[in-house]
Amino acid sequence: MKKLMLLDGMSLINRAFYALPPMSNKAGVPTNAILGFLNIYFKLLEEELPDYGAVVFDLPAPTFRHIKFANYKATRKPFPSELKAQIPILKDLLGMMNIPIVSLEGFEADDVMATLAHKAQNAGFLTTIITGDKDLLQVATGRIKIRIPKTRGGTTTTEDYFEADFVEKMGITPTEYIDMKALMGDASDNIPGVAGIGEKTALKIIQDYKNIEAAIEAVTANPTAIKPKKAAENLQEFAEIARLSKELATIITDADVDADVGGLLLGEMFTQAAFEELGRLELKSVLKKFGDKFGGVAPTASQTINGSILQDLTDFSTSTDPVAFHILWDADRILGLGLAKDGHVAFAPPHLDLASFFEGEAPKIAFDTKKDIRKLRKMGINVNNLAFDLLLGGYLLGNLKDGDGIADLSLQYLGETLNLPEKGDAQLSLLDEPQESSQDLSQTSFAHVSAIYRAYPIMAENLEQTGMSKLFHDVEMPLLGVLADMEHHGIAIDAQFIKEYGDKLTVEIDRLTLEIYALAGQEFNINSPKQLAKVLFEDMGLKGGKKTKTGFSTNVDVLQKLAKTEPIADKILEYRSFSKLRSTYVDGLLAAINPKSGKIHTNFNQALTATGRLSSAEPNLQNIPIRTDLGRELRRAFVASPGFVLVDADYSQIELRILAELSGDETFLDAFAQNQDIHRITAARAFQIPLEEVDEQTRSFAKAINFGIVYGISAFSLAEDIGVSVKEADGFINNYFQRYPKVKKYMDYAVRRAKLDGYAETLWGRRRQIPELASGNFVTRGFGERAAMNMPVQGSAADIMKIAMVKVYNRLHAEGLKSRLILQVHDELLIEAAEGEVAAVTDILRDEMERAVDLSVVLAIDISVGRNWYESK
DNA sequence: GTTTTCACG
DNA sequence: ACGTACGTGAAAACA
Repeated sequence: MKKLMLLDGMSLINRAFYALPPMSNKAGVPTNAILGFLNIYFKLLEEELPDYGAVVFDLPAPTFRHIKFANYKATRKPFPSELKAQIPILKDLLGMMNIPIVSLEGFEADDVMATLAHKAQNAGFLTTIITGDKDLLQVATGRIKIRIPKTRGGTTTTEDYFEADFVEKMGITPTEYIDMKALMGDASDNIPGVAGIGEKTALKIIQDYKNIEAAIEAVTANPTAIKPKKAAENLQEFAEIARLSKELATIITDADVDADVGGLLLGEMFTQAAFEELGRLELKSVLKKFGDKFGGVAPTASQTINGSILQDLTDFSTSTDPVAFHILWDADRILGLGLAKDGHVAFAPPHLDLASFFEGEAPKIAFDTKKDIRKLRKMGINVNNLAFDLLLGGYLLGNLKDGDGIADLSLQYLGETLNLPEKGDAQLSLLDEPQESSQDLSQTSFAHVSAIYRAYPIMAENLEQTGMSKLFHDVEMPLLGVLADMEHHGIAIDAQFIKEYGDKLTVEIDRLTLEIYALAGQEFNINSPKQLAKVLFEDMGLKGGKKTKTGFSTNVDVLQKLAKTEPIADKILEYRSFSKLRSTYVDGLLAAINPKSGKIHTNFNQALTATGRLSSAEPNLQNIPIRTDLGRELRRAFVASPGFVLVDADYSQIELRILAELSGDETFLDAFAQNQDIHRITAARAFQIPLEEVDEQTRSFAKAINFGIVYGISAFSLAEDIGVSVKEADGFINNYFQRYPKVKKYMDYAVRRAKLDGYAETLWGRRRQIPELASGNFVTRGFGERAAMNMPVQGSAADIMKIAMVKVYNRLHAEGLKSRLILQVHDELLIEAAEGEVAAVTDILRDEMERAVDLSVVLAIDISVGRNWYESK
């Protein structure tokens, strides 16, 4: 079947303009919207693979809607001049790329697209329309798909609707959607609608009556046919406006469009003219796509390198200048070692004394070294004087993250693609075919190590300029070794305990399964949210609440509300919690035990999170259950090795203490200095009652607000959390900020500052870029604002913990103790301490954690000791 | 590969 | 009116 793709030009260029930061070429011509549009276009092209296509633009001339209704779209703001300037340039460019442009005087792009889509449908085509405007949903059919781009947290996805998808989501047909809009109105198009009828009421009315005419008739005959009362009254009184609104909302599908669908054949995009225009616009990333055809515009491939094959490593091992290295691994075996220093690139075959290099004095620089360190350690080799890991540097600078490779490093810092001997990923093929010729091995090695060596000074300079050099050298680099040790050491596990625990769960799960089947009157897969929703909300006819993008939600909030009246909901909740414990923890942890050591060795990701925290994976040991009694039991399986105990140290209220530091609020600072109950104090202050009159509920409200503040609170969520009305919650928040003006001031400052800088930062200068702050979209910008408030708090806490870890580690070694750090859970450190060293370890933890950094606020930790993690918490 | 759910700080 | 708290990882279902 032939495919037609139609794009709403104005809608997409608008989105692109606000989504990307301002940019322009040397001549000062703004280009961000053009770039964004082209990126969207190329992506859609790949996804849709259309034969025919067009970009449809509105024209400035008034449309028939303006003529009929003077106020139509009167509320639209004019475009910023930077955007306006880009529209004709984009149109020219599209012409050069042989992409048809269609406009029709007197009609809007919606009408033109709908008309073309209908023409195409009649000719047997499949059509996809891409638009930011939900209005077009009314023309969805089985052969016309509407795609609406959504941006969430910086990434863009689309919601796709054929007619059936729309019916499923809304419960009305696309044409009925016109009537719904006629009732609810549309502020952005200035379609009036009927006062007192919003989205919910409009949907209900159309579901019941199919169209406004029938609804008006019904309400005229019987004024109580429609609720609420106000909606019924207004519908009668403003029936004429509803009819006019419907006319305005209806998209024309038979406009007098000249273009014939057959004339919209997509031609050759990569033309000389387009190439030259993109060059003038300096849109390098788009030019890359022209690379093969016009040459020399793709990122330059690094040159073939004439390195030497070493007979002897001494020159590198004893260098006082930095030496870059890159190990080629075949599983746990070294195939060769690439080295670079002072303009000299070399390859060391594995039979040389590689240990002498790693253990030598030379300052070493490399990329993503934690795995290397661990593997070398297994071979009995310790890495000495590791000076610079470029993955960690790139992470701090916001250019690289966990999972990126040297190819990404090369592209980001050198503007080169790695020149590897084989097409594709030579390293992967290496792993598959370790017998690869040594010629290819050395070339692969040269390319990698050369990129590392050349990127290093650039990155070092960037760290210097952004003020993160100290954080990098004093915290992240030393921490790398600490984490490698912790991963290597692992935590001992009582596998028998986990197995028995799992058996008990299985008994309960089997019992609950039968009970749920009985209550439901049928068997189904309880683990499937889709099947469960069908059973509950269709077959059993229960009332669904929250919805996800695919249907009714069955999450814990929904089920808990349901459980007040429905016994099955309680059973499902219980089933879910047991099932989670068995699959994720019992089965997951057993599978993660290393058969050689009998321990679990997690992987700490040091270059992943947006705030500077670590994360833990394969398995994740930072989310072991604790909040329920049953889940908490699992912690008995995490044990100390024979002759050792576990010592657990927790920072007390670290994030609130940081908030106190950042805001300078004296009440908070004093309360922490005296180690008082912070939530109780907050309750007394925020609710203006004497301290002794604070009851448990008031305290727990205050606690929820304290937590909420750190996240960039909203009244809605607080209300949800503590079970009061949104209005009450709003009052609580206002009260809180009035009583803590410095906190309020800090929050405002954090957002203002981040908007100016484009990033938020911690007390130690760690940054998080927050592009969402520049978004024109309310929701996206709101997300950015909350991130700007939260990142300095969460991130500074992470910084403190990292600093403390390095200090604790160094003390344990300096004092020659056998006790070892084994886990970190954000504000908690777990140490496996030799039985005779508990007192010494406790002292070290208190010393180094509480005095890790010098702040106005007092830091405090809680310590406990036990044979297993249950007892030590 | 994406979606939903739920475990943690 | 919008959609609703910050940061993670894993399992299972489903497309």
